[in-house]
Amino acid sequence: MRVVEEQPRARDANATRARILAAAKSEFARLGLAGARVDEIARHACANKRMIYHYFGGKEDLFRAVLVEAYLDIRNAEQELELGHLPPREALERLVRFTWAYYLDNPEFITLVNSANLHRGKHLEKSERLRTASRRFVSMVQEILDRGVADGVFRPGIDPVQLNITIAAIGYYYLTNRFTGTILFERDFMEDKALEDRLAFNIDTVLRLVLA
Amino acid sequence: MRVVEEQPRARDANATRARILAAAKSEFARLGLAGARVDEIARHACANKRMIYHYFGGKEDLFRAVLVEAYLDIRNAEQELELGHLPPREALERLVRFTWAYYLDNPEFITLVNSANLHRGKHLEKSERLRTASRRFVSMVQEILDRGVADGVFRPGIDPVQLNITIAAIGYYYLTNRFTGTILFERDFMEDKALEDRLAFNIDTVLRLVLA
DNA sequence: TCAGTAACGCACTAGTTAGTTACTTCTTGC
DNA sequence: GCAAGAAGTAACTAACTAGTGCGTTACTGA
Repeated sequence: MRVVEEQPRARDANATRARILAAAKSEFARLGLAGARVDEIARHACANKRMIYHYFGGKEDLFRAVLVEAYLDIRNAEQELELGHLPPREALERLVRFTWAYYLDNPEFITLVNSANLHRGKHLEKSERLRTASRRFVSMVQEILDRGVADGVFRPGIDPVQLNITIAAIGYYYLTNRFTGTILFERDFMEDKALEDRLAFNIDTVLRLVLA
Repeated sequence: MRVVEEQPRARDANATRARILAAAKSEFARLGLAGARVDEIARHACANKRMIYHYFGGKEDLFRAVLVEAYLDIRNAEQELELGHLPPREALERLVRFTWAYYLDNPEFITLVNSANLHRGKHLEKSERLRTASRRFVSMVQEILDRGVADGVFRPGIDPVQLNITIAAIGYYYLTNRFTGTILFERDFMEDKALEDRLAFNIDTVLRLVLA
């Protein structure tokens, strides 16, 4: 007769590593690098704290790993958009919608980026994978702009990096500062209607910026 | 014969309070609420740690005081712009330039706002002074928009709050994420030329958004 | 001038916190 | 089937950190 395994958890290095990374992402996003607690991360990961030091080295190295994963995730999602198949105007609108939806669906991403910048980017410096992914992304936007100019729907001379920054900015700022925004401007930034209005305003902003 | 006072510092409650507040602003901006150290704030303020608890209550109350002061500072500066005396288009351009310059000259403001939002705005909730100042600011922008529509230079129906958010966003995002931006996009975000280019791009963005 | 009060300072504490030591248990290549 | 290394655990530590108890010193008003 077989006895179902009970106490001694099945050993699985990859799964443990992944649980730690997920718990760390959540804790670092919620509390920042200094505010997050290694013991809490271990507890949420259902792992022993020792495993964090075993797999990642230390708190800062874990933070570094979380950041790299978060950036690779968004760049991969962007790549799956296949904007090359759409007419330039639709491609651009879709990019604005995607960026907005990604921030809404992955709120940890925004606070992690804020934390990375609070620490002056020192946890990102080495990663060549990220640079490659970013380069591919800028080329994608450049290609949309080129096609738009060729079709006569976009005006020429727009810097794809500046455009990217603006597309990110108008969504990011609204969401990251939603708490102070709600207090200062006395409206609920997260109401369905408010979110719809903001997305529409942002699409309008970007199209007016590029249309010929 | 008079002896020049030496060790026992001249007592000045206001000056000590102000030194603590200034040191706290700097430390909280640099390291966040969780990362800042009360002992370090006291040391930088050349004050005894006991005084922080005497004047402000505790670390979180000190953080609250820093935030309120930072917001009042920017709202006061905005008020001194006297945009009502300028033609609408010039007034709006001046507001974009001012916002950009303020973020550049007061980098602590941005990281403090980020910290306030990381903590879900709970350190701001009570302040009625801030709400009043914000209301006055929104009216100012509304008035510029109204004059622009009356003159036929701006299109009608623009929400002043959305416009405000966008004006802040396109400067704020560029500057707060300058470290990760510099790494990912492989250009120095803080070079003189880069800053000029960004400001020009932002003015263009806002004008294209509102012009009739 | 002097008592009362506000400003200031020292030294301490109770509780955390990142990181470690020393060990047991499981898995796998041979 | 077994040696060796990898996965996992518990208990510990040294350093730190927000907050305080309590005494001292300088103003100020009556």
